[in-house]
Formats: sequence, structure tokens, C-alpha cells
Amino acid sequence: MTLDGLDTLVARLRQDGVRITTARRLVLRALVDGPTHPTADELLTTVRTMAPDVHASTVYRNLEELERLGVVVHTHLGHGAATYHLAADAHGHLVCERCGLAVEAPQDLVDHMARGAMRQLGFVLRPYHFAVLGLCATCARGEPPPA
Amino acid sequence: MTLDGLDTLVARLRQDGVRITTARRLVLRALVDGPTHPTADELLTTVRTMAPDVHASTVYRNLEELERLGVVVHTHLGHGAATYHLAADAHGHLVCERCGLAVEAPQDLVDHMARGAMRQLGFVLRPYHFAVLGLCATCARGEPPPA
DNA sequence: CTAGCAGATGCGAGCTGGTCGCAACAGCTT
DNA sequence: AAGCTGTTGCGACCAGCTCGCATCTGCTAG
Repeated sequence: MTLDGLDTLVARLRQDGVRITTARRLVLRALVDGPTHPTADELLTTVRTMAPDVHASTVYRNLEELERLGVVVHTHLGHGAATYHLAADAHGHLVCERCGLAVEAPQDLVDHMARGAMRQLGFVLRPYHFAVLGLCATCARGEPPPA
Repeated sequence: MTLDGLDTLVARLRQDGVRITTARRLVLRALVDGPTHPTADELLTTVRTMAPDVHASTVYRNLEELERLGVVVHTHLGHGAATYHLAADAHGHLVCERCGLAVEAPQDLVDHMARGAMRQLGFVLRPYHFAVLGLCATCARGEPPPA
């Protein structure tokens, strides 16, 4: 997504009556332009390159609010800090327990499980919140991780 | 599982050269006899009914060691503390985001996803570590939770 | 049955990731 | 340009867990 995407998001939020502050805009920009799967702390670092006085709690509160508004979602890829991304990019994750590799889960597998859970249990799955752990092809073969 | 299961477990651990202490035996007993999905803190409470001086860090260290030995696994059912159970009982979990209901994931769905991940990505899934979140049938209908 | 060593324990300090209350501040509307 | 109200910086605080250290205790050898 580009700066255009950022402007679109900002416009949408403004229409929802959300106040656009410097910190909020920078958090969104870091999410739009930055690397995938940033943690709150990484977002803070990015934000601070532009506005050094932004406080960690501000980033947490913004992420919380943006999540409430359906613009952002957070995902746990493992035992550490949560990672954040735009809700439009929501997808399941497979994470290697050994080397940490995180890949997008094939949509057909996710869909099949969601349909099955609905049919068998009436459960509506939102399978994006926690990653599914395992071993990537390389680590499963017992080779040293490529990194 | 019964006390017989506990004795079998203890025998196996002893064969592996593991020292059987009071605290360790009580942790195992709480896992064998107690309710499903206890947190470390709940296990501590149970253990302390028999041995009041056992320390939290002892429970954590025992769980860690038992997990290393393949006897115990831990699972994250949501944002709070991890839950522990015997490795023999390992299974996937579906958890309702609204009412907290946790049900065992149907094995065929788990298996299908694991086979698909292997075929498409070479990924060996161990889909027991994190629950899959969603809404249970009741909450999905918008009814108040039964609890 | 006892001695002694390695491994386990109790204890408290400390760490990470995140939340909260509060007073000062700043978007947005009029 | 004033003022209402949401947002911010700040620091204290919290849960959940980990670690270092001195002491203690299963277990094995003798």
C-alpha cells in the first residue's frame, strides 16, 4: 500500500469522527509503509524517528483504538510481543518453532477448517489471532535454518 | 487418567533418571487428577493444598522440565496465562472470544489442515500450541452466554 | 544405613509486554 | 478565536514468567 492508502485511511477515520493527531497518523504510516508484522515496540521506534516524544502508551492506545474501529488487527506469532497489521491484510499464519519463519497460511486450508467448524460445531472461526506453529520444510528436514 | 496413570508416569520419569521430589509428584498428580486446562497458578494452588510451602517458581521449573521431557505440553487459549496438560492428551482447541468456551477441535479438521500444509508448503504442523479463536454457536447467534 | 554429590527447591529480585489514572494539551466545530 | 472533548506524555502499576543464589534432599555407591 502507498501513501495514497494512508490518505484513504485517514479520510475514512475522519468520517468516523476520529481525531487525526500526529501520533495517530505516524502509527498508521508505519503500518502502511513499514515492514510486515511489526510489534508495538517496533512501531514506536519508527514513529519516534519522526516525532521523538511520542510515548509507548500512546502507541498502545492508538493500536487498541484502531483495532476497535476495525482498521487494524493484532496477531500472536509466538511467545513474544503481539504483531500488528492493517485489517485489510488479515490472514492466517504458519510459524516455524525452530527458525521463526512466518508464512501466510494457504487460504483454502483456513477456509476448509472454518467451514468444518461451522458445520460440526456451529463455531464461527476467526483464525487470524494466533499463528499455527510447526516446523518449516527446511527445519523439518533437520537442516540448519537458512538465516 | 487415574492414580495408576500417575504411578506409570513416575516410573517412566525415574527410568529417564529424573529425580522424583514431593513438588514434582504433586504437580503431576494435579495434572492427572485435576480439571482440564489448568494454569500454572491453578496448579500451584492445588499443589499447596498438600504442600503449602511449594513456591511458584518451582511449579514453573517443573512444568518446563516436564515439557522438555515430552510428558507435558502447554497451550495458549487466549491472552491470559498458559494452560498445561499431559502430552498424551494433546489436542487442538477452539475458543470463543466472547464467552471463553473452549472445545476440542475436531481431529479431522486438524488433520486436513496439517496434511494440506505438508503438501503445499512442506510445513509440519503442530497445531496444539495456540487455540483458534472465534465465536461459539450461542454467541454467534447473538444470544447471551449460557454462563 | 550412611555419606556425599548433583540436581531440586525456596526466596526474592528482575524482566517483558502491556494497562491505567491524571493533568496538560491540541483537533475540530462554530 | 474560543472552547469542548478526545488525545497525549508521564509514571506508577500489573500479570506472567524467569533467574541467581544459598540451602536442602533424592538417589546411588559403598
